[in-house]
Amino acid sequence: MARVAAGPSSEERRQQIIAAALCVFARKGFMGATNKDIALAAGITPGLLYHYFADKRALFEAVLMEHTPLGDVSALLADEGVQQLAPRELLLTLIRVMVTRMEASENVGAFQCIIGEAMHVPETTALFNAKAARVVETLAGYLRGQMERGRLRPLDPTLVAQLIIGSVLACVMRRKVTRDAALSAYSVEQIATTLTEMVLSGLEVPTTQAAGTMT
Amino acid sequence: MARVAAGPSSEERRQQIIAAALCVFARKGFMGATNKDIALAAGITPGLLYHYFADKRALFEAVLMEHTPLGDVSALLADEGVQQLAPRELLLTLIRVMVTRMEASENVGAFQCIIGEAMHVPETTALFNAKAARVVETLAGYLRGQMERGRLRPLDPTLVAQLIIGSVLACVMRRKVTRDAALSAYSVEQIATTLTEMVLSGLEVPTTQAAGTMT
Amino acid sequence: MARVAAGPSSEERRQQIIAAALCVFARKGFMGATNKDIALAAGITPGLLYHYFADKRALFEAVLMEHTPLGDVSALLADEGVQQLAPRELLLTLIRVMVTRMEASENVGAFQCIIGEAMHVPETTALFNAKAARVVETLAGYLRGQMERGRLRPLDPTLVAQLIIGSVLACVMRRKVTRDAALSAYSVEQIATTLTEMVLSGLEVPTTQAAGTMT
Amino acid sequence: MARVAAGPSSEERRQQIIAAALCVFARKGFMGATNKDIALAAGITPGLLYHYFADKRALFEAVLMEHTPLGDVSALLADEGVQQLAPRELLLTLIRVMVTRMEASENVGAFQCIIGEAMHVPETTALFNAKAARVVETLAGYLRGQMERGRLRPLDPTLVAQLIIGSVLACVMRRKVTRDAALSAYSVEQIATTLTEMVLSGLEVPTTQAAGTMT
DNA sequence: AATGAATGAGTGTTCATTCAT
DNA sequence: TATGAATGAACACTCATTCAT
Repeated sequence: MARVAAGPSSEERRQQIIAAALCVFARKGFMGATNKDIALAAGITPGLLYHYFADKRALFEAVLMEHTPLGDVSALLADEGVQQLAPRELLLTLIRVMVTRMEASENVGAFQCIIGEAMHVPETTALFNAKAARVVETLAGYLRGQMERGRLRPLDPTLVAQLIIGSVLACVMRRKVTRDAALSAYSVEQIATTLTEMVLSGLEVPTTQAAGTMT
Repeated sequence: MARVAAGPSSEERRQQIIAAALCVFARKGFMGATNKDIALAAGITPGLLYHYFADKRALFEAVLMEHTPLGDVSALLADEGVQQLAPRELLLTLIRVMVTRMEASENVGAFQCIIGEAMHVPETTALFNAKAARVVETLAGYLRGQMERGRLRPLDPTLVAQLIIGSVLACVMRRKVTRDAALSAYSVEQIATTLTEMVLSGLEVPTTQAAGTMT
Repeated sequence: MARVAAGPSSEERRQQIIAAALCVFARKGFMGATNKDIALAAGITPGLLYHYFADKRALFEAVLMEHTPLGDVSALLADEGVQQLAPRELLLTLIRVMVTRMEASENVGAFQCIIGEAMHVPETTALFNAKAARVVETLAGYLRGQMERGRLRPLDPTLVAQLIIGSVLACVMRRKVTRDAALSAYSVEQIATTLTEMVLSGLEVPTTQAAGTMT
Repeated sequence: MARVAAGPSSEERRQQIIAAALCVFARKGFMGATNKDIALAAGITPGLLYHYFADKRALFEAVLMEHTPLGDVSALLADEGVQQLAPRELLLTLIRVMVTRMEASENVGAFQCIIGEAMHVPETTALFNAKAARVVETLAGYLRGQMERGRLRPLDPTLVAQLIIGSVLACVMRRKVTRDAALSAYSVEQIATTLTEMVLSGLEVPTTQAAGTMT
């Protein structure tokens, strides 16, 4: 009863469809992508989509479920060992990981999909918020701990976390989604060190040795 | 009380349509908004849209042209007097203005529209990039000046500007578009002071060897 | 009460509209021509058309009424003096006149209009038939006379007339409407003499001196 | 009686649509025929048309491709055996075949379609010209051969062929498209013999100096 | 599991026509 | 006389979805 000539298994086919759909949804958006487009990209016929997914939106949601680029980031942050890191190391690591993961091509696609839809589909809005909140709150938790221990200055940790994460998010968006040439030129390392440096040490020159450093 | 029984003038009607369209596009996205929706919202017949705009996309573009929330921000930054401000004042002002303006309801709508479309419509992508780049570059210009004069530490000004602006952008997005309750609770002032403080003074508690560890 | 600044009189305007409409109808056909097209060509606004014509079809009919390229041809044929001409002269004259008149640019337009519509609009079909029948019958009348007097061989005069007129008609159509390059090369004179010669003398070489004339 | 309860095959359905479309296009013209009309005539839903044809014009072109009433006529003329016929037989046969074929109801429809559109759609104009030119040139080729061998008088063979073919064309048009009662009364045979007689022997009563007066 | 013919509701858009000005 | 805003009915066309095979 085993399949004879190597047709894909049910689950493989599902994944194959999801992968194709991710690609098409990313390029055209949910409404712009037709079932025909997706079926074509997946190498099947439109009717078959309905054997694997209830309807087009169910497929879209399946796509989003399979690709949660920020999900593992909060897992990373929640890690016991990571929580022990000094702010500088933690931030550097966090930013490196976030940028690298989010800029992986499949995740860029998922990012496009979710942001595009989050602008006007309540469910996707909620999904996006939940994902973002999770990362922000995990980082906020760490920051709060460091502030309480006096290692960081006492600013609102949630707001600070949001500002940092938002900074990364917007940066990735302009680099990989809207593909701004100027920003794409920077390396991940440059972004990580610059953001970390700015956020931890600040831009201001310590007042004692103010003017005259350069120029 | 002038013009009571008379219909609106041609230009008024145009604006009326644009306002209605902004609202509908924001709620449903470009593709999700039907001409019927828009016409209904504008209190007119779908056919009449074509007296004022060549087609649906032309209407969409007209909407974006009339609402450029970031456009005047770069104008503000470019102002002679503003350029003379100290970093702290400038940043505070900039963030206050950006957040306030972008969070005005009409601009939120425009923001939704442009971001949603920028995810997969090349032209809108380019428009978004152009607008963002303009603000970023204006701020980068200021920062570069301050760095050259030694008043700010020498980090890449464009990248720094992008990170700051992106931070604000993401913050507004989560507050007003995806309407995250936690973030909506902050006042504009809180956002402005927290971001300014973090960016200029840094989060780290100054120790004897705080600044200058890495470069 | 005289018009002051040279605006066209009512009748002039009517003619101006008809001329413009002829041009547009010829290029695009009745259904393909929009009132806007016509108004633009006439230098007026679409609404004004309805001051001069009941509706689009009435305008179309007015156009056809003003341009009856074959009408005057039957008048010519009916002329007393012309009826006295010998067949050769009459045919030469007739063909010359028909081709010349029908190939005048305005008449080509009217021709296009009427043929195009006659294919599927009963009224125009009838109009075309009436016009054609009139010319055919006038020529048939002449031919019948000549046959009765023994100057032409006794073939069915109506059918012969139809075949001759149809020949000219098809020729003009391919020269001026469908613009076949090969046919456009001939001069009116060539057409007139060739058709006359063929029709009157026949293509066959008289049997007594059959083969060997050329080659 | 095979396939009673089963729907028609794909190709059958295509033909069924084409047949219905031919009928509707002929009656109303390309622009006047709506997809709804055609679908109704074909017993299907308008949307289904797009499974079989890219768009309305593609359907129209498919209709024209399936019905080329003059196409086989030039094939007939090109036939080796036919080329050997004497002018009288050839003309008689040609006219009989042309009239008979073109007057078959389906071909009349195609004729209406193509002529109607050829008046103002460049592509159809070209198609009509190409089809007409092919028949004319094939006949012209025959005539040229006969002229060179001295069996026919040396007139321009292309022009002569055009005049003869045009004659038939116009005749069929008035009989079957515009349905002129007077012309419809003639039999095909009458048309064939009258036209052949006129063209070959001429209308003039042979006198001693009849033929050869002009050249 | 897979096809693709078939549907029907809906889309953006056009346009002849009307009418207040 | 002339405008052009306004309408409404129609149009070609699309597409998610269904279902017999």
